[in-house]
Amino acid sequence: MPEGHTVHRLARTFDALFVGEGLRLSSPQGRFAAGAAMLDGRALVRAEAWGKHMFLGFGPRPTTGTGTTTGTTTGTTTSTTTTPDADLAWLRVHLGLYGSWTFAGDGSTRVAHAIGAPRRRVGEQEHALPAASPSTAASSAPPAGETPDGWDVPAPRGQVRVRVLGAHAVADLTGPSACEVVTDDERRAVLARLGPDPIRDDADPERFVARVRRSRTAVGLQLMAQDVVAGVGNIYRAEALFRAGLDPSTPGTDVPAETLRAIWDDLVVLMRDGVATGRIGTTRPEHRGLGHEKGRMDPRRVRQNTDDDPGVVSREESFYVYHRDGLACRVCGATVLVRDAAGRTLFWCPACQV
DNA sequence: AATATATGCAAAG
DNA sequence: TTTGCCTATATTT
Repeated sequence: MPEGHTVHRLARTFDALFVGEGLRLSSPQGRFAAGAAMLDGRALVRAEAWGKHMFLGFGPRPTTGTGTTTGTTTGTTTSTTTTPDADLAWLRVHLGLYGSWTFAGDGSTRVAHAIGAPRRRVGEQEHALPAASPSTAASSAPPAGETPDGWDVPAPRGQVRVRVLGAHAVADLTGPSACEVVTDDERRAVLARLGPDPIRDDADPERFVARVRRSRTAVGLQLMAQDVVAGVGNIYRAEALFRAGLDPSTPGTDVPAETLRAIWDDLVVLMRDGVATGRIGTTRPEHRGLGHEKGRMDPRRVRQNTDDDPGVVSREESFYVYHRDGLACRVCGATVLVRDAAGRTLFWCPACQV
């Protein structure tokens, strides 16, 4: 699931669970031991997402000897942080294809149990952390060797690169393609290489429009390029092009600016909906329904959106073309095609997308 | 036990 | 354009 909406969800979750609190960082797996030691004991000041990168900004290491709290635990957005970005130590995390965060806690804040790669067993629910009785736990993570009050901290499962432990919750990271401590300059250098992110309010759509039209590279490849538009992955790429009725192989120079603006506006809606719901869904109600035509999807490909909550569109009904090769197009009935495009699988309808 | 698969990306050829 | 890497899970041998 690590397209942009996933990462924004993660940043929001870290904000809700950990901002303003001194945290314990460790690397149960060992591969991030040095980085974890650098950040251990510091307070999380800010969590930010841009495209598929998440940055956690940590304040200075507390100088006092005992476990006094560095920040507030008011929990909501009001804390006007006085620490400038430039003074923060940043943890940069990129989930890549396999990365995932798993959460547990005392239930004082409801968050998804896991956010990241499609790790759940087929049919398993992504249940939220169970609500528990109000905890009287301390307002910051405990010193080494102690455990938080009021809830049990689970042992790390699998190859946990980094564990973030607060007073009320714990987060374990497995399988990231990037997990490193960077300076503010290094963080800004990463951001400078990213295109506008449709989920962010500060994004400039015209940067996207101009950039695509500057190159003859196929629009289907450009939509996956993070320096063109940040946060779009294989699903949003395929679905946005379908909804725009645009052939993925169209050279960028040939796509009208109006079409690109429409794609941008569509991505804004689709991806922000993904942030809100935790799932990608792009079909309009009149186009849903299981394969009325050429059979159902291969169940082995149903790896996400498997929750059967009432009112939730099933995984099988969520997409127009993604993973639907060989099936009939939901709109026109033509057979959905698939091919490899620069190492990624591209799905499209040859009749609807011209 | 071995293999196939995945919503990603960077480095090498 | 191809290879390598990060990891857990489902399926096949």
